[in-house]
Amino acid sequence: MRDLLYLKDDQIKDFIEQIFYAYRETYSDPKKILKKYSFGTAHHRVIHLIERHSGITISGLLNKLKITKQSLNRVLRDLIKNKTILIKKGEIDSRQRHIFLNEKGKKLFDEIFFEQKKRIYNALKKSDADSVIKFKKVLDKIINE
Amino acid sequence: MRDLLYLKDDQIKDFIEQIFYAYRETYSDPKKILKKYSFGTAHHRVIHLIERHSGITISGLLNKLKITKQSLNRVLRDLIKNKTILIKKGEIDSRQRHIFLNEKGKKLFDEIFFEQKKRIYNALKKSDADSVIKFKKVLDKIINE
DNA sequence: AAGATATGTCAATATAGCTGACCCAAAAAA
DNA sequence: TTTTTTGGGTCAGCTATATTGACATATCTT
Repeated sequence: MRDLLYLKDDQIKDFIEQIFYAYRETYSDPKKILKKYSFGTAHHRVIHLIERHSGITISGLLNKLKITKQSLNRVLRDLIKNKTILIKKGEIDSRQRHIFLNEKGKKLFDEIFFEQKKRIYNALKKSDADSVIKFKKVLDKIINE
Repeated sequence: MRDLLYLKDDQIKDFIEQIFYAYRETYSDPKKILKKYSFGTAHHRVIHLIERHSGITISGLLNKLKITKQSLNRVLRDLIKNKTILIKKGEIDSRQRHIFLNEKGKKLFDEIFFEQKKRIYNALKKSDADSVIKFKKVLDKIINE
């Protein structure tokens, strides 16, 4: 084991544990809000992605979520029924569907984000700019490994 | 909005998305191994925690996992049936149960960790020590917010 | 002795995912 | 133009993981 200290197995095991906690806490915060609308974390993730990538297609969502289209479809049906999202046929390729948040969806996103933001905001506020930049870079490397 | 650049909403939204990806990818890697044993991610998390905190009690696990004891019990029953873990009555407080990985459990953990380690190891290897330290500190702050 | 704590378990339900089998319409390729 | 591929929709049934609520037992604390 000539590894540097920060590459030791125990350190890696700690990271694996901490990534779980960070995910769980981050996505637990807005659950009360979601429940008001009878939505769960599956709906939350879809709403989040549509907000971040307005006009995203079905296959775009599937690529990001890595779930089956049957699973996604159930969630989208709920969101349509609730009038949270709007689906438009593609103009160039009319097989495609482009998905948008409508006014109600935007308000719901804001409510969710208000709750979810606190945790991240406070953590970043207590960190310096360099730490935040480096945090992001390591996170990127983990995702794109 | 007088916030610093790294405290902007868009940056925070990105982090929320990335924490999801990091978690999902990190815990997806060992799924084929787990499937060989008919285990899932729930079992994985329990095995991980027992390895990191050998002799942990039931309530210790419950506090870390934040699930109900009914959910945990199903998982523990599977692990006992598979002879992966060993449960000992507490010597001081005999109501308590202390949980350990036995030889089979340790081997399974090693197999899982071998798969799961790659992603984190490679990401850290491409980062400098300062980045890794700062990554950990920000992660800690997110968790303990 | 009374109350609190640690754990175990039954039953029913919810959430979010899966596989597999089809379908249609539109685009792209032959 | 015919054929094939692509993007999307849906039915049915199943699995994994969690929940709520009720109740039971043994042991520790007061």
